[in-house]
Amino acid sequence: MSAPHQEAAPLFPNDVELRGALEKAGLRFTRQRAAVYQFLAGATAHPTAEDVFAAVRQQLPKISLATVYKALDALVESALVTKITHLDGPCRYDCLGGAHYHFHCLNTGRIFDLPTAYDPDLLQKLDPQLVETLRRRGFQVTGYRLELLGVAFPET
Amino acid sequence: MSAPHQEAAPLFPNDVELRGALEKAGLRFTRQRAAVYQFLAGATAHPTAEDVFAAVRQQLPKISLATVYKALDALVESALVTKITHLDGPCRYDCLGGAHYHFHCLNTGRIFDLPTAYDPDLLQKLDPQLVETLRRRGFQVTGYRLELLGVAFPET
DNA sequence: ATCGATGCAAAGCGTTTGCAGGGGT
DNA sequence: ACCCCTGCAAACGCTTTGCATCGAT
Repeated sequence: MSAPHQEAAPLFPNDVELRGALEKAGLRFTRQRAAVYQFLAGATAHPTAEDVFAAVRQQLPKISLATVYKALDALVESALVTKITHLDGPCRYDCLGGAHYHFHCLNTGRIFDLPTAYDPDLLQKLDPQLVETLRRRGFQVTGYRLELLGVAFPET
Repeated sequence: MSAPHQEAAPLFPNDVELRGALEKAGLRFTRQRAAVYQFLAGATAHPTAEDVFAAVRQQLPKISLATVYKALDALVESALVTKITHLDGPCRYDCLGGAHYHFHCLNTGRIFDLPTAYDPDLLQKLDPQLVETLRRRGFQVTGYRLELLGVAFPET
C-alpha cells in the first residue's frame, strides 16, 4: 500500500534468478528478456507469444515480436520456461517452477497449472501390463505428459 | 498368397465403413478420401499430411495436397480419424479404433499407439486430493490426454 | 441436374531468419 | 572493445481459401 516505486524497472528479485539462469546458458541479461520473464512469471494462464508481445509492449513500446520470440527461446534454453505445443493454434509458454500438470480449457483455450507433482510410477499404477508390453516391444519410456481437459469457469 | 487382385481399387471392406461414416456426416464418398483412409488405416506410426500425400500420390497421381488436407478434415469430421497437434512441426493423423494412448518417440517424432483403454478413474487413482481441489476451484474435468515419451527402437 | 469435391494457385497464420545498428559485458 | 541482442522486414513451413471444373448422388 505505502511502498513507493518508480517508473523505471528497479530490478525485481526475479531478475537475480533470471540473470543467473541466462548466464549459466551463456546468454545475456537484457531489459526485453526481463520484461518477458516478469510477465510470464505473473501470468495465471499460459500466454501465447502474441499475448506476451501485447503485454510487454506497454513497458517497452519499441519491442518487436521477433524479439519476443527470441526472448522466449532464450528463456526456454535457460530452463526457466517451457514451450507448450500440445494444441491447435499458436504455442503457449509456461514459466515453470517444478513439474506440474496442465488443465486445458476447451472453451477458451487457456491452460492452467495443476499443483500436482510428477509421479514416476503413474504408468505402473495405471496399467502394469502395458509396462511389460512396452519393454518387450523395445520402447523405452522416459517420461509422460498428462493433460486434463475440461471447462474452467471464468475465474482465476 | 494365391489371391488374385487387380490394379483398380476394388472397394475394400473398409470402404463400406468409410462410406457409412461419411454419409452420416453429410459428406460424400470419393476415391481420394478412400485412398487417404486406406493409407491411414494401414499406417503403423502416425503420418503427417505430407506423408499421406506422398503415399496416396502413387495411386492417384493427380491428387493435390489441398485435397489431402480436405480429405483428412472430412475423416476427422466423420470421427474416423483424429488430428494430433501435440508437437512441434506438422500435425499428425491417427486412424482411431477405440481410445488409446500414444507413445511419442523423442528421436524420430513418430507416434505409436498403445493398446490401453481410457481409464475414467485415472485422476482419482493418481491424486484424489487434486480432484477435490479442482472441484472447489470450479474446474470441470471432462477427460484427459496421456502421452508417453521415450525412445522407440527402430522396429515396427 | 444438383451440389459437393477436386485441383490449382494464391493467401494466411505463426514463426524464423538476415542484417544493420544498439546495448550488455 | 567485443560480441550478443535488438528491431525491422522479408522469408519460411504448414495449412487454408477462392474459384472454375469435375464427379457423386
